[in-house]
Amino acid sequence: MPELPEVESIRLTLAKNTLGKKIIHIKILWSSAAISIPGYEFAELLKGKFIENFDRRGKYLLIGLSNGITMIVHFRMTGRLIYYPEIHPLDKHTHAVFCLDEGELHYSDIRKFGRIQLVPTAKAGEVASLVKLGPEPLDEAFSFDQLGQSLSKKKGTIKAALLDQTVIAGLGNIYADEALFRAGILPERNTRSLKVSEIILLYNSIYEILREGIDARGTSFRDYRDAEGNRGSFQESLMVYGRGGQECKGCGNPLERKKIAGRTTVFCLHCQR
DNA sequence: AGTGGCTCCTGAGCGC
DNA sequence: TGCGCTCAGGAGCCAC
Repeated sequence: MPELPEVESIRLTLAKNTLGKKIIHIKILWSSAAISIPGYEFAELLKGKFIENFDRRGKYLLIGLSNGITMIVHFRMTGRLIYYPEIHPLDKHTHAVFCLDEGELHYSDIRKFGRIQLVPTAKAGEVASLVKLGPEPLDEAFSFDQLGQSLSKKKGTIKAALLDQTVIAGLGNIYADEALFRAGILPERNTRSLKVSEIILLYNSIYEILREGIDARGTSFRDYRDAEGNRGSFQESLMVYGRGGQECKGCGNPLERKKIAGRTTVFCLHCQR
C-alpha cells in the first residue's frame, strides 16, 4: 500500500521518465468512482497538455500540467501509475492509459479504492483533503515540538494518532508500526501518556524509518510497484509489520498481533513499553 | 468533539 | 478441484 516512501518513489521515477512529455490522448477503461468527472471531460481537459512538475503531499501525488491544471492522485491500497516506453498491453485492472508523445502511462488499481481528481493549480492549496493534512514529517520545518503539539490534542492510542493524517501526513499501517517499534513504544499506549523523551524518540524514529523507506525505494509487501514497474526492497528490513507470531528480530520473543484502531498491529511486548 | 463502525473492492489463503 | 469463508486496508461518512 503506497505510504509516503512509496508515493515519493513513484514521484521520483515518474519525474525521471515523463517530465516534459506531452499527453497525446487518454483512453478511459473504467471511470466510475476513481475519476471525479466524466471520462470524456477528463480526457478532453488533459489532451495536448505537457507534464510540467511533480509534487507530493502526504500520500497524495500532485502532477502539474501545462494548462494550469493539477492532477491529484491517491493510490490508496493497490493503485499504480506505471510508465512504459513502448506500447504495452492492458491488464485486467488498467483503468486509464495516458498516451504520451513518447511511451505511455498506465493507471491501474485492483481494488478500485484509488482516486484521481483534477483541480486548477492555483486552487490546489484549497483542496479539502490536502488542507486537512498535518505536517510533512520529512520537511525541515517539522520539529519534535510540532509533533508533540499535534499529539497533545489527541486522546486515544498512539497508533490511531499516527494513522491520523491530520496529525502527521503520510504514515500508514506499515510505517506506523515500524516507527513505534523503533521508538520502543507500545502501540496501545494512550497518546497523552507519552513523556517528552518518548516523543523525541518517536519523532526521530518516524524520520529515520521514512528516509530508509525512500532509500529502499519503498516496501513491496504485495502489490506496490514504482512508476518503472519495479519493486521496492524495504520489506526486507521490516521488524514487525506482517510478522505477527514470528520471532522479534530484537529479542527473539514472539511478536504480538492485535487489532488496534481498526488495523492489524504487530509489536513486541519485550522491546516496546 | 471525538470515536467507533461501516463501506468501497478484489485476490489470497485457508478449511473442508 | 473447487467452493465458501475470512482477511487485508485508506479515508470518507454516519451515528452516537
